Amino acid sequence: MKAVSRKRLHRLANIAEVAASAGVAKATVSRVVNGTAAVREPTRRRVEEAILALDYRPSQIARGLSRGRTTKVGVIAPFVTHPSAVLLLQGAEERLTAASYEIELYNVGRPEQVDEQFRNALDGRPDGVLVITMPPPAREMKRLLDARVPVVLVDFGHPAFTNTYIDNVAGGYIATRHLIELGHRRIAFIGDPSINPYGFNSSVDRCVGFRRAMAESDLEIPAAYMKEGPHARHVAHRLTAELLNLKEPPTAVVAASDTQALGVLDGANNLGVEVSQELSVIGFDDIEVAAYVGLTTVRQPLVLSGQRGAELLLETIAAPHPPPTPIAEQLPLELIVRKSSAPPKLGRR
Amino acid sequence: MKAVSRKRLHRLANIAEVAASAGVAKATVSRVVNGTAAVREPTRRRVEEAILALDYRPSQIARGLSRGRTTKVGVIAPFVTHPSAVLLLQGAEERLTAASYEIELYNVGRPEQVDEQFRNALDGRPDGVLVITMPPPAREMKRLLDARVPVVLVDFGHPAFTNTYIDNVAGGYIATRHLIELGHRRIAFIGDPSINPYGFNSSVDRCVGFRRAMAESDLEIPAAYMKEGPHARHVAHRLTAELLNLKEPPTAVVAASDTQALGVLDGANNLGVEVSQELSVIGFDDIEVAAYVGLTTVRQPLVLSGQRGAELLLETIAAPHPPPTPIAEQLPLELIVRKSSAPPKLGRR
DNA sequence: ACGACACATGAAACCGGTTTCAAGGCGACC
DNA sequence: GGTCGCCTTGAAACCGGTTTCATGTGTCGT
Repeated sequence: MKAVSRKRLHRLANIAEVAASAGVAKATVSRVVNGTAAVREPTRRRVEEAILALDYRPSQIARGLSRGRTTKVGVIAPFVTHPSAVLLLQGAEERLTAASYEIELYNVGRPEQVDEQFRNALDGRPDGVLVITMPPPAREMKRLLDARVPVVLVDFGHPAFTNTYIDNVAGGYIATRHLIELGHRRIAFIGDPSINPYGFNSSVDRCVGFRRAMAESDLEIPAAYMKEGPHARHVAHRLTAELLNLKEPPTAVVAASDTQALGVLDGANNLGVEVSQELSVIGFDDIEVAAYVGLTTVRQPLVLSGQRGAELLLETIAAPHPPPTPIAEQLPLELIVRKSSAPPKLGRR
Repeated sequence: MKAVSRKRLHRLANIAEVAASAGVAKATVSRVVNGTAAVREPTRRRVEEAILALDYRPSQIARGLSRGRTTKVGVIAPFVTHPSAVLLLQGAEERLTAASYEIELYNVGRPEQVDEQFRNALDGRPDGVLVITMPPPAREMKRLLDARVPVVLVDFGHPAFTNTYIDNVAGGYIATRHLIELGHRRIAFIGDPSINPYGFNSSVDRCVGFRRAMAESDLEIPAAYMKEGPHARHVAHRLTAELLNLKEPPTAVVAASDTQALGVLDGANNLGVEVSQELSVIGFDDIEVAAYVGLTTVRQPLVLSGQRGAELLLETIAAPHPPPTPIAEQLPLELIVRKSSAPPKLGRR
């Protein structure tokens, strides 16, 4: 029983202890553990017994340093506990764990954390980085590219990185067309601020699709119908109140996300405006609650997006060194009609 | 420009390159980076310039090996994307990130992964381990204790580890009392299997509270009213159908979790049984959707539980070496009455 | 002017693995 | 029986940091 280092916090056996106990060199233990070279049967048995006796498992931290690869990926996500991020994470986790990769999680909960978390992620020397729903800020993008670290963006199109994405313009268009086809003419839009500290652009793109659909049908969009505010349910609630208090309120609202659509429902509810009778609402994402509250929405395959993102990352990591040119993989959208959308009550045009 | 090692996958500067560029020893760079010793002003400036020029950030992997501490914690969670786990994680993440700890995430999605993920977590040599809603299996428990690694269980009472927990027996009791006080007499219970591969026991304890409340009011519990099955909405849905098809169906159901309560709502809905008119339902947890669907429930402070768990873990890590005796911190429960519970329609007794 | 001492810095050991390289042992072949 | 070569194994270097220890330099007091 040798004395345990004062420095270590834990008391886990290391390779030297196993080697000593088995009466072999560290190298031999390593070979037995990794199967990297032939070891004679009696030797192997002694080593295996020592491993069992000491309950030895190699330190991934030492192994990572030595091998120059860590078998872990950094996952950077803004608001990782928001429903849509959770679904993306779920898909990614599944694939990464299946491939025996560890996940180091870097949540971005405040604007100031963006750069910090990108830096932290690289500090851990992951074999790859998965970025969720967000572009790397300019400075960090340069670091990632310079460092030649495999990077995949999930749910965010970008020319410089492999990514999975959806056509947000088309999504906004689909949502708006649905309402127009139901007969709506006075349609409002609630989205995120077009400039935001995270670089989100899905809301802006969905808005482009909205405008396109409206223009195609020669429908006017009063300035007061275009609302934006931070991505939060209560904000959308407030904006909805403003819309409904207009002299000529909209008969339908396109929300840039389900979260915001839920805020719209809250707002309508709060003012006693009956949804789908007096106000139609359509969201985006199809998060779990959407089904519960009967929210019409544009579904995007979030779990799939996370899965594919992870798969692409693993492929990039495995690829020969000069990395292949970025791949952008578009995923399909689907209109899910529920009870929050219906023809307008009054056909007034 | 020296050649980059063939082994490394990335091209990030290391301390030797910075030292060379600044014309100092590695030790001096380390001192500047960590502020561990005085460095004369001109020297410091040269080092800082080199750091900036090379965009140097120390490898946490090398630093971890050298220092014997990694500034990261392993978080082990079953079904991390389930709503209640997400809330626990949210609270923990907040505190850990605030304390500049990294999070290594080990999700347990299948029974076979339990032991594996516990082992994987230790392989990463975290400074501490946070276990969510789950007891360590016997063998891994021994490893954790032998290894003297700080461990905190979140939302799971245990004599051997510091933990946060709620009184599930009291919770089951509160839920059941609520229904009894509304006038219900025929009350059923839907919970998890009492033996399950994860070691979950909250459902069993809640069931004890249920039985206690029933016994106190001299209410019989027909065997057919006690249902159990894997923790999933569709399972609860099926079990509810069985309940409602009984000759004498219950007028109320206590579900061991909100997820299962949602399944009860589905089941009732599916059979055209009107909830709260013909069937009262109470859940447990108060996850986000509960509010949307008007589910009466026993709220437990999940985010707080995660926060406190992380705080306790950080304290344990910081504590002087022979670790303090385990602390068990009980968190409060609160009955949240919504529209899924009401007096029974017929006062038949 | 000289010794003591604090301070700044470099060299080297160390953390726990992997991998290269060299060497010993053994069987095979001539 | 000697040589060659393969197989197995050990010693040592290395990964990129931190930390200890020794050394050189400058400052201060007397």
